[in-house]
Amino acid sequence: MRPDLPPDWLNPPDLAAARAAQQALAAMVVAEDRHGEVRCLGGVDVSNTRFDPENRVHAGIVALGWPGLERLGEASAVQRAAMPYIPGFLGFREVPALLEAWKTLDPKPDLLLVDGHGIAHPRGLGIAAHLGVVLDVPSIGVAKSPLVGRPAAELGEAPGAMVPLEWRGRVLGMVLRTRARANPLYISVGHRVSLEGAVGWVRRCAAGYRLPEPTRLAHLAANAARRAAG
DNA sequence: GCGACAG
DNA sequence: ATCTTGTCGC
Repeated sequence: MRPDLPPDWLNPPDLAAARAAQQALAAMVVAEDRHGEVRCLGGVDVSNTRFDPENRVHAGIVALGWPGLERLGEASAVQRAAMPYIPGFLGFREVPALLEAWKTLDPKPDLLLVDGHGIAHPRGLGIAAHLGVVLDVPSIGVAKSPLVGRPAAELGEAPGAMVPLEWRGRVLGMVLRTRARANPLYISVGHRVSLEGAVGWVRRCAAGYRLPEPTRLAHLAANAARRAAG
């Protein structure tokens, strides 16, 4: 993880500062495949308890071997959310807890699949890009619904069908159907990976479910951690 | 001003 | 995100 992170990158005092932090972080995103050999893939997700007065965030990260996708490790952490859920500012709510989980995770993944958008975000810094840049670890955004942008064309019904996600004349990601009769996934660059590379990883992590294995297991891990904590 | 809006 | 079992459809 990067040393000496500016406080505003994780806990900005207000939305104006949060916005400025996102713009600074977005400028650091590397949308190219700059990563070494991948032997370990990570899945990242967060679980919340509704009506929780404490506003706790339960982070879950799983480490899977590649190409076997066998479970190598898992880590979780709990933290009080510094801010409520506000579309466009998800990172500030979930990244702190994820960093805590990351510290105890072993082995450390070479590439992370994160539940949420990468650069398919109004300021180019969805949670996957946010986490990737802060850790300086390659990451991919795997969202279940759109935040900004629209499919460039009608998406095919067959698994594997995909179409660019466009916003303001830009291709921010790819809409990918991973399973028949299931809503598509929105894939985008997180950090140190290209869009083509990102889509390739997601497709290769398919295990018959709508979500790729890393993210699917991370979701289960985050939920399990929340239940265990009460 | 109005509507949209990841998890 | 979360509350929740069975049930309908491919």
